[in-house]
Amino acid sequence: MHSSTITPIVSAKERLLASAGRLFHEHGINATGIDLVVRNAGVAKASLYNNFANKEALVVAYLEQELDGWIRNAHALDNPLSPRRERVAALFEPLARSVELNTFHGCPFTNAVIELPECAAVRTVARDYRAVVRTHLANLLGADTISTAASRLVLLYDAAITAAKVGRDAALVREASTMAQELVDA
Amino acid sequence: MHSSTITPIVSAKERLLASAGRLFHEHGINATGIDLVVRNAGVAKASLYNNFANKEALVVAYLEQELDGWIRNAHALDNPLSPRRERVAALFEPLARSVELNTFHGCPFTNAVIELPECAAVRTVARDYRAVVRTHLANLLGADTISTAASRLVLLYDAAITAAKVGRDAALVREASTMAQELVDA
DNA sequence: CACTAACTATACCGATCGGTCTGGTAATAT
DNA sequence: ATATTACCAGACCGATCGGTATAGTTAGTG
Repeated sequence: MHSSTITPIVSAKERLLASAGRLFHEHGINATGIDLVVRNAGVAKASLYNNFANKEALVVAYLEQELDGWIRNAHALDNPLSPRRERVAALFEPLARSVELNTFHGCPFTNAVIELPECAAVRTVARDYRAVVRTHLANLLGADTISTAASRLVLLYDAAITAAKVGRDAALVREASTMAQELVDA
Repeated sequence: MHSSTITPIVSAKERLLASAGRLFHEHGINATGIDLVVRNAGVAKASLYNNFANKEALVVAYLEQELDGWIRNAHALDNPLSPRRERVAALFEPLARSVELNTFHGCPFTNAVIELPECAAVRTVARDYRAVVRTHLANLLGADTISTAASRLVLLYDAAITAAKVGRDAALVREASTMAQELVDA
Protein backbone atom coordinates (compact mmCIF):
# COMPACT_ATOMS: atom_id res chain seq x y z
CA MET A 1 0.00 0.00 0.00
CA HIS A 2 2.13 2.80 1.36
CA SER A 3 -0.03 5.62 -0.04
CA SER A 4 -1.31 3.89 -3.15
CA THR A 5 -3.69 6.75 -3.97
CA ILE A 6 -2.14 10.06 -4.81
CA THR A 7 -5.39 11.91 -4.14
CA PRO A 8 -5.39 15.60 -3.25
CA ILE A 9 -2.18 17.23 -2.16
CA VAL A 10 -3.38 16.77 1.39
CA SER A 11 -5.89 14.11 2.31
CA ALA A 12 -9.33 14.89 3.65
CA LYS A 13 -8.26 13.46 6.99
CA GLU A 14 -5.32 15.85 7.23
CA ARG A 15 -7.48 18.81 6.28
CA LEU A 16 -10.04 17.79 8.90
CA LEU A 17 -7.42 17.50 11.62
CA ALA A 18 -5.97 20.87 10.70
CA SER A 19 -9.42 22.42 10.77
CA ALA A 20 -10.36 20.75 14.05
CA GLY A 21 -7.02 21.78 15.54
CA ARG A 22 -7.65 25.42 14.82
CA LEU A 23 -11.34 25.54 15.75
CA PHE A 24 -11.37 23.29 18.81
CA HIS A 25 -8.41 25.11 20.29
CA GLU A 26 -9.50 28.65 19.54
CA HIS A 27 -13.24 28.48 20.13
CA GLY A 28 -13.62 25.37 22.27
CA ILE A 29 -14.80 21.88 21.48
CA ASN A 30 -18.47 22.17 22.40
CA ALA A 31 -18.81 25.51 20.67
CA THR A 32 -17.46 24.05 17.43
CA GLY A 33 -20.04 22.13 15.46
CA ILE A 34 -19.27 19.35 13.04
CA ASP A 35 -20.61 21.37 10.12
CA LEU A 36 -18.16 24.18 10.84
CA VAL A 37 -15.20 21.81 11.04
CA VAL A 38 -16.20 20.31 7.72
CA ARG A 39 -16.79 23.62 5.97
CA ASN A 40 -13.56 25.07 7.32
CA ALA A 41 -11.68 22.03 6.09
CA GLY A 42 -13.20 22.37 2.62
CA VAL A 43 -14.31 18.78 2.80
CA ALA A 44 -17.54 16.82 2.52
CA LYS A 45 -19.34 15.80 5.66
CA ALA A 46 -19.18 12.16 4.64
CA SER A 47 -15.39 12.39 4.53
CA LEU A 48 -15.39 13.17 8.21
CA TYR A 49 -17.39 10.07 9.05
CA ASN A 50 -15.27 7.97 6.68
CA ASN A 51 -12.21 8.89 8.72
CA PHE A 52 -13.62 9.19 12.24
CA ALA A 53 -16.33 7.20 13.96
CA ASN A 54 -17.91 10.29 15.51
CA LYS A 55 -17.12 13.67 16.98
CA GLU A 56 -15.52 12.13 20.05
CA ALA A 57 -13.05 10.22 17.87
CA LEU A 58 -12.19 13.45 16.09
CA VAL A 59 -11.62 15.15 19.43
CA VAL A 60 -9.31 12.38 20.56
CA ALA A 61 -7.36 12.53 17.30
CA TYR A 62 -7.11 16.28 17.74
CA LEU A 63 -5.71 15.84 21.24
CA GLU A 64 -3.21 13.23 20.10
CA GLN A 65 -2.11 15.67 17.43
CA GLU A 66 -1.70 18.36 20.09
CA LEU A 67 0.34 16.02 22.26
CA ASP A 68 2.62 15.29 19.34
CA GLY A 69 2.92 19.01 18.71
CA TRP A 70 3.79 19.71 22.33
CA ILE A 71 6.60 17.18 22.26
CA ARG A 72 8.07 18.48 19.01
CA ASN A 73 7.78 22.06 20.22
CA ALA A 74 9.41 21.27 23.55
CA HIS A 75 12.34 19.66 21.78
CA ALA A 76 12.64 22.52 19.34
CA LEU A 77 12.77 25.05 22.18
CA ASP A 78 15.20 23.05 24.24
CA ASN A 79 18.95 23.32 23.97
CA PRO A 80 20.44 20.62 26.21
CA LEU A 81 23.75 22.47 26.22
CA SER A 82 22.28 25.62 27.78
CA PRO A 83 22.21 26.21 31.52
CA ARG A 84 19.19 24.76 33.19
CA ARG A 85 17.64 28.09 34.02
CA GLU A 86 17.72 29.09 30.37
CA ARG A 87 16.12 25.84 29.33
CA VAL A 88 13.32 26.53 31.80
CA ALA A 89 12.91 30.09 30.59
CA ALA A 90 12.71 28.88 26.99
CA LEU A 91 9.71 26.78 27.97
CA PHE A 92 7.85 29.44 29.95
CA GLU A 93 8.63 32.57 27.98
CA PRO A 94 6.55 31.73 24.89
CA LEU A 95 3.60 31.35 27.22
CA ALA A 96 4.09 34.83 28.61
CA ARG A 97 4.48 36.18 25.09
CA SER A 98 1.27 34.65 23.82
CA VAL A 99 -0.58 36.17 26.77
CA GLU A 100 0.72 39.58 25.77
CA LEU A 101 -0.31 38.98 22.17
CA ASN A 102 -3.72 37.70 23.30
CA THR A 103 -3.17 34.52 21.35
CA PHE A 104 -3.20 32.10 24.25
CA HIS A 105 -6.22 29.84 24.35
CA GLY A 106 -5.26 27.51 27.16
CA CYS A 107 -3.91 24.01 27.47
CA PRO A 108 -5.82 21.81 24.99
CA PHE A 109 -5.87 18.92 27.45
CA THR A 110 -7.10 20.90 30.42
CA ASN A 111 -9.70 22.54 28.23
CA ALA A 112 -10.88 19.19 26.90
CA VAL A 113 -11.11 17.62 30.36
CA ILE A 114 -13.24 20.53 31.51
CA GLU A 115 -15.40 20.63 28.41
CA LEU A 116 -15.99 16.86 28.33
CA PRO A 117 -15.64 15.79 31.95
CA GLU A 118 -17.22 12.40 31.47
CA CYS A 119 -15.23 11.33 28.43
CA ALA A 120 -12.79 8.59 29.43
CA ALA A 121 -10.80 8.79 26.19
CA VAL A 122 -10.11 12.47 26.79
CA ARG A 123 -8.89 11.75 30.31
CA THR A 124 -6.54 9.12 28.91
CA VAL A 125 -4.85 11.51 26.50
CA ALA A 126 -4.67 14.14 29.24
CA ARG A 127 -2.93 11.63 31.47
CA ASP A 128 -0.48 10.81 28.68
CA TYR A 129 0.20 14.49 28.20
CA ARG A 130 0.95 15.02 31.87
CA ALA A 131 3.32 12.05 31.90
CA VAL A 132 5.14 13.49 28.90
CA VAL A 133 5.47 16.90 30.54
CA ARG A 134 6.76 15.32 33.73
CA THR A 135 9.35 13.30 31.84
CA HIS A 136 10.47 16.31 29.87
CA LEU A 137 10.87 18.43 32.98
CA ALA A 138 12.67 15.61 34.80
CA ASN A 139 15.15 15.30 31.94
CA LEU A 140 15.72 19.00 32.15
CA LEU A 141 16.66 18.61 35.79
CA GLY A 142 19.39 16.13 34.94
CA ALA A 143 20.28 12.63 35.94
CA ASP A 144 20.40 13.46 39.63
CA THR A 145 16.71 14.37 39.49
CA ILE A 146 14.80 14.09 42.69
CA SER A 147 11.24 13.07 42.09
CA THR A 148 10.04 15.94 44.25
CA ALA A 149 11.80 18.52 42.13
CA ALA A 150 10.19 17.19 38.98
CA SER A 151 6.77 17.36 40.64
CA ARG A 152 7.43 20.94 41.60
CA LEU A 153 8.30 21.86 38.04
CA VAL A 154 5.09 20.27 36.83
CA LEU A 155 3.16 22.32 39.36
CA LEU A 156 4.81 25.53 38.26
CA TYR A 157 4.06 24.76 34.64
CA ASP A 158 0.42 24.09 35.54
CA ALA A 159 0.37 27.35 37.46
CA ALA A 160 1.77 29.31 34.54
CA ILE A 161 -0.92 27.96 32.25
CA THR A 162 -3.75 28.91 34.60
CA ALA A 163 -2.23 32.34 35.15
CA ALA A 164 -2.14 32.71 31.38
CA LYS A 165 -5.58 31.37 30.58
CA VAL A 166 -7.72 32.63 33.44
CA GLY A 167 -5.60 35.45 34.85
CA ARG A 168 -4.30 36.67 31.48
CA ASP A 169 -1.32 37.88 33.49
CA ALA A 170 2.02 37.68 31.71
CA ALA A 171 3.87 38.93 34.80
CA LEU A 172 2.42 36.08 36.81
CA VAL A 173 3.53 33.62 34.15
CA ARG A 174 7.05 35.06 34.41
CA GLU A 175 6.93 34.78 38.19
CA ALA A 176 6.21 31.08 37.75
CA SER A 177 9.17 30.94 35.39
CA THR A 178 11.38 32.59 38.00
CA MET A 179 10.30 30.07 40.62
CA ALA A 180 11.08 27.24 38.23
CA GLN A 181 14.48 28.72 37.43
CA GLU A 182 15.30 29.04 41.12
CA LEU A 183 14.30 25.43 41.55
CA VAL A 184 16.55 24.03 38.83
CA ASP A 185 19.49 26.11 39.97
CA ALA A 186 19.29 24.85 43.54
CA MET B 1 -41.52 46.07 50.84
CA HIS B 2 -38.78 44.08 52.57
CA SER B 3 -40.21 40.61 51.87
CA SER B 4 -43.85 41.52 51.74
CA THR B 5 -44.84 38.13 50.32
CA ILE B 6 -44.43 35.11 52.54
CA THR B 7 -44.45 32.72 49.59
CA PRO B 8 -42.83 29.29 49.77
CA ILE B 9 -40.33 28.55 52.51
CA VAL B 10 -37.60 29.19 49.95
CA SER B 11 -38.22 31.35 46.92
CA ALA B 12 -38.09 30.04 43.38
CA LYS B 13 -34.97 32.11 42.83
CA GLU B 14 -33.18 30.45 45.73
CA ARG B 15 -34.21 27.00 44.58
CA LEU B 16 -32.98 27.79 41.07
CA LEU B 17 -29.62 29.01 42.33
CA ALA B 18 -29.23 25.93 44.49
CA SER B 19 -30.08 23.71 41.54
CA ALA B 20 -27.81 25.58 39.17
CA GLY B 21 -25.01 25.49 41.73
CA ARG B 22 -25.14 21.72 41.97
CA LEU B 23 -25.62 20.95 38.28
CA PHE B 24 -23.31 23.54 36.72
CA HIS B 25 -20.50 22.63 39.07
CA GLU B 26 -20.85 18.85 38.88
CA HIS B 27 -21.71 18.32 35.24
CA GLY B 28 -20.56 21.52 33.59
CA ILE B 29 -22.43 24.55 32.34
CA ASN B 30 -22.87 23.63 28.69
CA ALA B 31 -23.87 20.07 29.56
CA THR B 32 -26.62 21.33 31.86
CA GLY B 33 -29.78 22.37 30.03
CA ILE B 34 -32.28 24.90 31.29
CA ASP B 35 -34.98 22.25 31.53
CA LEU B 36 -32.85 20.16 33.86
CA VAL B 37 -32.08 23.10 36.12
CA VAL B 38 -35.78 23.89 36.32
CA ARG B 39 -36.89 20.33 36.95
CA ASN B 40 -34.18 19.81 39.55
CA ALA B 41 -35.25 22.98 41.31
CA GLY B 42 -38.89 21.87 41.34
CA VAL B 43 -39.85 25.14 39.77
CA ALA B 44 -41.71 26.33 36.70
CA LYS B 45 -39.73 27.33 33.66
CA ALA B 46 -41.36 30.74 33.66
CA SER B 47 -40.02 31.32 37.17
CA LEU B 48 -36.52 31.05 35.83
CA TYR B 49 -37.12 33.75 33.25
CA ASN B 50 -38.93 35.90 35.81
CA ASN B 51 -35.76 35.95 37.91
CA PHE B 52 -33.03 35.83 35.27
CA ALA B 53 -32.87 37.42 31.86
CA ASN B 54 -31.39 34.30 30.24
CA LYS B 55 -29.07 31.39 30.86
CA GLU B 56 -26.02 33.63 30.87
CA ALA B 57 -27.50 35.70 33.70
CA LEU B 58 -28.13 32.52 35.64
CA VAL B 59 -24.54 31.44 35.07
CA VAL B 60 -23.24 34.78 36.32
CA ALA B 61 -25.46 34.59 39.41
CA TYR B 62 -24.19 31.07 40.00
CA LEU B 63 -20.59 32.29 39.82
CA GLU B 64 -21.27 35.18 42.16
CA GLN B 65 -22.77 32.70 44.57
CA GLU B 66 -19.66 30.54 44.27
CA LEU B 67 -17.42 33.52 44.93
CA ASP B 68 -19.39 34.32 48.04
CA GLY B 69 -19.07 30.71 49.09
CA TRP B 70 -15.32 30.71 48.54
CA ILE B 71 -14.90 33.73 50.76
CA ARG B 72 -17.02 32.34 53.57
CA ASN B 73 -15.30 28.98 53.35
CA ALA B 74 -11.85 30.56 53.37
CA HIS B 75 -12.72 32.50 56.51
CA ALA B 76 -14.22 29.45 58.16
CA LEU B 77 -11.07 27.43 57.50
CA ASP B 78 -8.73 30.17 58.61
CA ASN B 79 -7.56 30.68 62.15
CA PRO B 80 -5.54 33.91 62.22
CA LEU B 81 -3.94 32.83 65.48
CA SER B 82 -2.40 29.69 63.98
CA PRO B 83 1.11 29.63 62.52
CA ARG B 84 1.20 30.64 58.89
CA ARG B 85 2.08 27.20 57.65
CA GLU B 86 -0.97 25.74 59.31
CA ARG B 87 -3.19 28.36 57.81
CA VAL B 88 -1.83 27.47 54.38
CA ALA B 89 -2.32 23.78 54.99
CA ALA B 90 -5.90 24.39 56.06
CA LEU B 91 -6.57 25.92 52.67
CA PHE B 92 -4.88 23.22 50.58
CA GLU B 93 -5.73 20.09 52.50
CA PRO B 94 -9.47 20.03 51.73
CA LEU B 95 -8.51 20.10 48.07
CA ALA B 96 -6.33 17.02 48.46
CA ARG B 97 -9.09 15.30 50.39
CA SER B 98 -11.74 15.94 47.78
CA VAL B 99 -9.43 14.47 45.15
CA GLU B 100 -9.14 11.32 47.21
CA LEU B 101 -12.90 11.19 47.61
CA ASN B 102 -13.39 11.85 43.90
CA THR B 103 -15.64 14.77 44.72
CA PHE B 104 -13.53 17.51 43.20
CA HIS B 105 -15.01 19.07 40.10
CA GLY B 106 -12.61 21.91 39.52
CA CYS B 107 -12.58 25.63 40.13
CA PRO B 108 -15.98 27.00 39.06
CA PHE B 109 -14.38 30.13 37.64
CA THR B 110 -11.71 28.38 35.62
CA ASN B 111 -14.30 25.92 34.37
CA ALA B 112 -16.65 28.73 33.35
CA VAL B 113 -13.93 30.68 31.55
CA ILE B 114 -13.03 27.57 29.58
CA GLU B 115 -16.62 26.60 28.86
CA LEU B 116 -17.70 30.10 27.83
CA PRO B 117 -14.51 31.70 26.56
CA GLU B 118 -16.25 34.60 24.83
CA CYS B 119 -18.50 35.63 27.69
CA ALA B 120 -17.28 38.93 29.11
CA ALA B 121 -19.45 38.71 32.23
CA VAL B 122 -17.88 35.38 33.14
CA ARG B 123 -14.40 36.82 32.75
CA THR B 124 -15.36 39.67 35.06
CA VAL B 125 -16.42 37.38 37.88
CA ALA B 126 -13.31 35.26 37.34
CA ARG B 127 -11.19 38.37 37.67
CA ASP B 128 -13.01 39.29 40.88
CA TYR B 129 -12.40 35.81 42.22
CA ARG B 130 -8.70 35.97 41.51
CA ALA B 131 -8.45 39.35 43.23
CA VAL B 132 -10.20 37.93 46.28
CA VAL B 133 -7.87 34.94 46.40
CA ARG B 134 -4.85 37.16 46.09
CA THR B 135 -6.03 39.43 48.90
CA HIS B 136 -6.77 36.48 51.14
CA LEU B 137 -3.34 34.96 50.55
CA ALA B 138 -1.65 38.31 51.04
CA ASN B 139 -3.40 38.74 54.41
CA LEU B 140 -2.22 35.31 55.34
CA LEU B 141 1.35 36.40 54.69
CA GLY B 142 1.01 39.25 57.16
CA ALA B 143 1.51 42.97 57.09
CA ASP B 144 5.07 42.70 55.85
CA THR B 145 3.80 41.02 52.68
CA ILE B 146 5.95 41.35 49.63
CA SER B 147 3.89 41.48 46.50
CA THR B 148 6.03 38.76 44.96
CA ALA B 149 5.29 36.32 47.76
CA ALA B 150 1.55 36.83 47.36
CA SER B 151 1.86 36.17 43.64
CA ARG B 152 3.73 32.99 44.35
CA LEU B 153 1.02 31.78 46.68
CA VAL B 154 -1.59 32.47 44.03
CA LEU B 155 0.44 30.44 41.56
CA LEU B 156 0.72 27.53 43.96
CA TYR B 157 -3.01 27.60 44.60
CA ASP B 158 -3.66 27.61 40.84
CA ALA B 159 -1.24 24.71 40.51
CA ALA B 160 -2.96 22.69 43.21
CA ILE B 161 -6.30 23.11 41.48
CA THR B 162 -5.01 21.92 38.12
CA ALA B 163 -3.23 19.01 39.78
CA ALA B 164 -6.53 18.13 41.40
CA LYS B 165 -8.81 18.59 38.40
CA VAL B 166 -6.71 17.31 35.51
CA GLY B 167 -4.08 15.23 37.27
CA ARG B 168 -6.40 13.87 39.95
CA ASP B 169 -3.24 13.62 42.02
CA ALA B 170 -3.66 14.28 45.74
CA ALA B 171 0.07 13.88 46.36
CA LEU B 172 0.77 16.61 43.84
CA VAL B 173 -1.76 18.85 45.57
CA ARG B 174 0.06 18.26 48.86
CA GLU B 175 3.38 19.03 47.21
CA ALA B 176 1.96 22.38 46.20
CA SER B 177 0.85 22.82 49.81
CA THR B 178 4.38 22.05 51.01
CA MET B 179 5.83 24.63 48.63
CA ALA B 180 3.35 27.19 49.89
CA GLN B 181 4.17 26.39 53.50
CA GLU B 182 7.89 26.77 52.83
CA LEU B 183 7.14 30.11 51.23
CA VAL B 184 5.21 31.55 54.15
CA ASP B 185 7.76 30.32 56.65
CA ALA B 186 10.65 32.00 54.87
C1' DC C 1 -12.85 -1.53 -19.93
C1' DA C 2 -14.81 -2.35 -15.51
C1' DC C 3 -13.96 -1.90 -10.70
C1' DT C 4 -12.89 0.17 -6.58
C1' DA C 5 -11.95 3.80 -3.38
C1' DA C 6 -11.85 8.36 -1.96
C1' DC C 7 -14.09 12.17 -2.47
C1' DT C 8 -17.96 16.20 -3.06
C1' DA C 9 -22.52 18.11 -2.39
C1' DT C 10 -26.65 18.29 -0.12
C1' DA C 11 -30.96 16.74 1.70
C1' DC C 12 -32.59 14.79 5.55
C1' DC C 13 -33.31 12.81 10.41
C1' DG C 14 -34.52 12.82 15.42
C1' DA C 15 -33.11 15.04 19.48
C1' DT C 16 -32.19 18.79 22.19
C1' DC C 17 -31.17 23.45 22.92
C1' DG C 18 -32.58 28.25 24.89
C1' DG C 19 -36.53 30.80 25.15
C1' DT C 20 -41.66 32.21 24.78
C1' DC C 21 -46.51 31.85 25.47
C1' DT C 22 -50.91 30.42 27.49
C1' DG C 23 -53.59 29.57 31.20
C1' DG C 24 -54.52 28.71 35.77
C1' DT C 25 -53.91 28.95 41.24
C1' DA C 26 -53.17 31.12 45.64
C1' DA C 27 -52.25 34.80 48.56
C1' DT C 28 -51.51 39.70 49.54
C1' DA C 29 -52.65 44.68 49.28
C1' DT C 30 -55.95 48.29 48.55
C1' DA D 1 -64.22 42.89 45.81
C1' DT D 2 -60.50 43.55 42.99
C1' DA D 3 -55.84 43.96 41.42
C1' DT D 4 -51.48 42.46 41.75
C1' DT D 5 -47.82 39.34 42.46
C1' DA D 6 -45.50 35.14 42.59
C1' DC D 7 -45.86 30.97 41.27
C1' DC D 8 -46.89 26.20 38.57
C1' DA D 9 -47.67 23.13 34.44
C1' DG D 10 -46.66 22.35 30.04
C1' DA D 11 -47.33 23.23 25.06
C1' DC D 12 -44.86 25.35 21.69
C1' DC D 13 -41.11 27.72 18.73
C1' DG D 14 -37.07 28.20 15.62
C1' DA D 15 -32.39 26.98 15.57
C1' DT D 16 -28.83 23.95 15.85
C1' DC D 17 -26.80 19.77 17.15
C1' DG D 18 -24.50 15.10 15.76
C1' DG D 19 -25.16 11.83 12.45
C1' DT D 20 -27.09 9.26 8.09
C1' DA D 21 -28.52 8.63 3.37
C1' DT D 22 -28.52 9.53 -1.59
C1' DA D 23 -26.33 10.45 -5.66
C1' DG D 24 -22.72 11.76 -8.53
C1' DT D 25 -17.60 12.69 -9.62
C1' DT D 26 -12.83 11.66 -10.15
C1' DA D 27 -8.83 8.96 -10.51
C1' DG D 28 -5.93 5.19 -10.08
C1' DT D 29 -5.88 -0.33 -10.82
C1' DG D 30 -6.69 -5.08 -12.47
